[in-house]
Amino acid sequence: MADLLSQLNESQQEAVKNISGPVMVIAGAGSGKTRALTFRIAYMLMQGIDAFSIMALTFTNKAANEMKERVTRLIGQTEGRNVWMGTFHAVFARILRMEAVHLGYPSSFVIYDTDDSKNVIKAVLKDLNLDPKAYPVSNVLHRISNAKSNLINDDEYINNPEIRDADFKANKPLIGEIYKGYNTRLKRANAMDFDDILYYTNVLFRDFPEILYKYQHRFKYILVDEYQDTNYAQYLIVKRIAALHENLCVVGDDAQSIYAFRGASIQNILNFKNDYPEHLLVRLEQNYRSTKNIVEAANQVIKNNKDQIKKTVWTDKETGDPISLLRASSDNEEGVLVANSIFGYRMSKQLNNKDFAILYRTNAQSRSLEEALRKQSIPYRIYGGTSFYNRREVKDLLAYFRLVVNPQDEEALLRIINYPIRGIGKTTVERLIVAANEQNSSVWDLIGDPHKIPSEINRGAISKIVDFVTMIRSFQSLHEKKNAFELASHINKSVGIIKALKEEDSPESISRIENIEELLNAIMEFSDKQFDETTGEQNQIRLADFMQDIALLTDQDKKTENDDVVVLMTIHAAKGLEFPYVYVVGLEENLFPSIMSINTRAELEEERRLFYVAITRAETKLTLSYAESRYRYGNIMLCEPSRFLDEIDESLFEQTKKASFKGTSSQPIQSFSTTNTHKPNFKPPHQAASKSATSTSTDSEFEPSDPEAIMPGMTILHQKFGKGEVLSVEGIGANKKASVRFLAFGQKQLILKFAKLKIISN
DNA sequence: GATTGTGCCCTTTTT
DNA sequence: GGGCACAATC
Repeated sequence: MADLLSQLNESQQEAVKNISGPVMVIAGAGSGKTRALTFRIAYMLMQGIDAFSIMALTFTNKAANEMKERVTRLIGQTEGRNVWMGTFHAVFARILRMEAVHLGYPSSFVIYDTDDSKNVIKAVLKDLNLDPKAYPVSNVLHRISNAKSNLINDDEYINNPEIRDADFKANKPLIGEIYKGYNTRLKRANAMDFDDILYYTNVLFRDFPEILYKYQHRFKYILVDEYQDTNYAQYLIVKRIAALHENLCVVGDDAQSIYAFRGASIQNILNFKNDYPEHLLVRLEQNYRSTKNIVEAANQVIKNNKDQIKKTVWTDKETGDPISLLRASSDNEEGVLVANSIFGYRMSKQLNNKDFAILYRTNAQSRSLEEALRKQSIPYRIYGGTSFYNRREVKDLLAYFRLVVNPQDEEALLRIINYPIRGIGKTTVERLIVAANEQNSSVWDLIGDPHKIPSEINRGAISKIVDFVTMIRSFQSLHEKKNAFELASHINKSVGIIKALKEEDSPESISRIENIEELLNAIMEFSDKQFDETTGEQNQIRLADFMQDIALLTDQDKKTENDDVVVLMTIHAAKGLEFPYVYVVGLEENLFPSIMSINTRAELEEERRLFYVAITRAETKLTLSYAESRYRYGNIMLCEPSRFLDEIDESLFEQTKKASFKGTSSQPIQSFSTTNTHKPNFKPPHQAASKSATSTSTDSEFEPSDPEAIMPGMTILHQKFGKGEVLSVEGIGANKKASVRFLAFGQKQLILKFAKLKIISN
């Protein structure tokens, strides 16, 4: 045990040893936060504390897995496995399944992912006869999600004058009604969305004190990682469970709060002081991860934020390599430069692929990077994006499984009632939905009883519906007899998805078939590895067991054969991770910081914290990059370097590279020093594109003029931006660029080779 | 009812 | 450029 503590510095020891009472650890980036948490768990177990009485909460699956791994490394599998460690959603979904009956849910309730939720909202809009354009689905979902995160239910939402006012002003007065309809449907489908997991946990603990007491009593020790990212619902859950023993340890860093968009509030860190006046505050400020240059760059960036708790992150590591900046002319070239750089370092320094990570702001950026890595034969893996469980074919087969486990699952039913095609067409399905709504029942209950099927549906369709119901029922009857894998492969064979895909015979269908096989493999593995925690005996694993938390799995959490790969992911996904060589790409205005976030200080500061997180992932070498042009919305757009680049002092950069973006290279970036001034006029292209500008320009016989003919002073027409005046032209050949002031879009820089301009007048 | 074609959004970020 | 909703056609 002394051995354990001797591996930690003084502050870390403080964080580890004080296991009784509330503790708040404010931990700078790279200061050994996860280390402190895992050692704390190990320390508790060595003190003889029962593993079953410890709950450790994280935000991402990746962080949870990492922690599990580290704890078992310290103290071995036997005990480590018994600690309740996982994401908020995973841990409380588990509890909700045990207590579901109190909330009027079956314990087999299904968890709807974002896609399912969006489909439900679409259905509700249809129900209420609302225009989907007036109520954009993602926007509505966001509002509902926010309400749930703040524990505002549908009735409260509707009756709250402030909310009603805001919705009214936003021209969306009926969001409350949509919210209500959405909840009704979820309930009828025995489904919860992500936010419901936290919402209903709060309801459970609020309305059933004896249940709350049970868990308070059981979980005597609670740890929360990334506390700055908790929203109100999460904050309250933690507060409630911890209320009895108050052995609560939260770890956070306000500088790394990057989930405000999802309702996270730094307020929770501040509240901690009020909620637990007697708490112990520990500061971890020494960075063990990164070189001096990297730490210095991060500090320079974050000091531009007004909103922050002052702290000094420092390191006594070496100065290290300067920061590199890559400038590319296009997003594709950016990919190539990054791939070449990785290739070079890997060769000259004898590094592994897994020493490198490429981080970006949006998932869409991965494409050009992938392409370049593939050309260089550098193995890589993308985290996030369209995850395995989100692929169409996987969701299709899963929908059958869902229906077997929970036939009320409307989303699942509608997804597969006519897939593979079995002659139950759109009209029929629509009639079923209408009839179900009229009878206030689910579609499944309706078609389960042939007498209830509306008479306007023709005979042929009815017999097909009956066949479908019979098939699903036959699967259900096998559920208790077969284990998960047997039943899954039986269903897969019977429904004929593979057959349908084979008939498609396209390149994609082959990979779709592979994905289905992979899903079945995953189920087989799951069936094998599960055994009873107390007796060690192998249990019969049901399909329902496998289905439980499938919606909470995001990444390919499964291990693959080759772990030595370059890792690509969003910065959000990279939080809590570290890599020797880090590339932060796409440092351009309107991309990073995102165009969505440059209008308010709060949002911009969140972007800056995100950049801070990105920088501080690097251990030895940080490389930043940007492109001068990039595909966005199917158009090539000129980009300017991100304002964040200016916030890092020149002296930290490799000299030549920095010079280039200051505009002293052979090919100066015209826009760099001037563009900031016209920003107030800038409108996001998609916002304005639907307005008058496009109607004049999306002429079907649009014929661009020869780029060589474009001269200053001309009036031109652009397919997307409409009319504009050419202010100046510079460069030659492929590099020829024009500065154009558009009537509806303000001033823009365009590469003439791509821009497709039509001369209207000289 | 199924298949093919066409226009219209679009892109933050995660559970 | 791409995915998705809706319309036109077999």
